[in-house]
Formats: sequence, structure tokens, C-alpha cells
Amino acid sequence: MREERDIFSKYLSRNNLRDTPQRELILETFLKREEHISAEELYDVIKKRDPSIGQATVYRNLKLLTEAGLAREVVFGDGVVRYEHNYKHPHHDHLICRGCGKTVEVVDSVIEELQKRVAEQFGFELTDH
Amino acid sequence: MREERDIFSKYLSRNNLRDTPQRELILETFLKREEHISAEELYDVIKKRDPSIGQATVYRNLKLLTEAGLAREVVFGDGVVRYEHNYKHPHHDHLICRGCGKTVEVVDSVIEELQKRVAEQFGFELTDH
DNA sequence: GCAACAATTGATAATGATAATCAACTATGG
DNA sequence: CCATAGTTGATTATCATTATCAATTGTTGC
Repeated sequence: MREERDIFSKYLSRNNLRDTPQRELILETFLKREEHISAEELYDVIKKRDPSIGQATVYRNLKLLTEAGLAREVVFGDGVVRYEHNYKHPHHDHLICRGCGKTVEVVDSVIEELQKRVAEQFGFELTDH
Repeated sequence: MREERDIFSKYLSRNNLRDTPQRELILETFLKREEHISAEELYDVIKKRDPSIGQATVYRNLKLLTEAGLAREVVFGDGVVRYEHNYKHPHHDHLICRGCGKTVEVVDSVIEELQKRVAEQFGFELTDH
């Protein structure tokens, strides 16, 4: 948590961005959540602590956290972008139940390696999937 | 093309749905396209042949084609659903260039098998990814 | 500490893709 | 050919997200 905070404030000053109470609240709330969360959901949580916060601010700063390398976008295909931890939370895949929406995080190093190889075979550099 | 048409009309009659010129035009235009296409893009193409067609009709019937097993939705994460052939076009993955958007279709049976295995290991039945 | 200035915020309007609505129209079975 | 139920096209609504903009607030140099 301290580390993430450091990364964030370094990112801010390095980019001439400002440290605001809203940003700190958003960062803190995001870090507390271990599962992926949408901007809307995070907004709902944050509103309880600071009802004056605007949802645009949450959207904006989740993007900022992504740029700072602390968050990562995940797209499940239901039209909602979710965010999960990126710092010290290595890449993984998600199994998503079509029935109840429950998700499980999985990693298979063999699959990962094969995917990379397939991509390179076609002249692609694998950044994500 | 004949086969697809048969599948479609069978699907229609089996479900008390009607055969309309719009549906035929949409099916035909969709079948001609080998690459994935969005509802909007398909609408643009179809408009040239029948300017009176409504885009809602295109959206509706692409869904219908999907239910009939002729089309399949693909989600690339840019907020647009695209459709590709499903009949006699087995499952594959897409490599998508972040720069130019170019896509390549790939299949790796080892990856597929491993994915299935990982899913089952967590009690999931793999339907898609 | 404070003025000056640029970054940030919150509210709100705009956007873009897709879905819902509904009156007019049309395919199909009898 | 008629009745009925499905379909269409136009339009409005929705939902997530982004843009706008005036008001506010960090920050930096003095």
C-alpha cells in the first residue's frame, strides 16, 4: 500500500499532475478491493465516504491509475470495463461463469508460452489477451 | 450458401418466424463477407442495395443469425460487437494489432486442449473465450 | 504566506452502440 | 382472400463512458 502510494505520487509529480484528496481516496479505495471492480461500482463505494465526489472523477482517475501502472483494465465482454490491480499482481486469465457471473483467476504457464509463440509466428508481439 | 440458406429457413419455420426480403438480404450480404463485420458496417453495405432498410432490422437479424447458428459474436474490447461466420467455420482466436487493427485468425490445438483442461479443473465447462 | 496560473473537480450535456417501443405493414395458414 | 401474428422502420430510450466548462484548488516562485 505504501509502495503503491509512492508509485502514484511519483507518477503524478513526474507528469505535472496534482495530488488531490479525491485521488488519494480513489487510490486507497481501489487498493483495498482485491477483486476487479468497475468505475460505477467503485464510485458507489467511494460515495459513502465522500458523497460530494463526482463519478467523472472516478472514471478519470481509474484511467490515471492504469497509466501509472497500478491498475489494469479487464474486459469481459458485457460492455463494462473493469479494473484490477496491476502492481505485483501478474497477468492471469479469468474463467467466467455464464450463469452466475462468478469469476476465477487462472494461469497456465504452458498456455502463456504457447500463445506468445503463436503470436510471434505471425509477427505479433503479445501485449495482452 | 445454399446450405446456410436452408439452415436459416429451417430455423425460421421451426420457430414460427417469417421469411422476409430484408432477412434474405441480410443473410446474403453477411455470407458474402468473409471477415468479421459489425452491425453498423453491415448496415452500411446493405443500405446501398436497399436504402429503405432500417438499422434496427440489421441489428435484430444479426442476432437471429447467431441464434440460428450461422453467425457468432466476437468481442475485441473496443465496445463494438462483430459477427463472423459460424457454420463450417470452426472456433479460432484472433491476433489483433494494437497499432493498425489488423487481425489474423489462429488456432493452436494444444492451447485449446489445455484451456479446456484448466477450465474443467475449476469445475467450468468451456463454452467460449 | 501569497499571488498567479495551470490542473482538477463536479455537474451536466454529449456520444456511440445497442435495445425497446409502436404504429404501419406483410407473410402465411385456413 | 382474410385474419392474425410476426416484422419492419422510425424513433426514442438506455447504458457506459467521454467531453465540456465554469468554479475550485494545488503548486511554484517571489
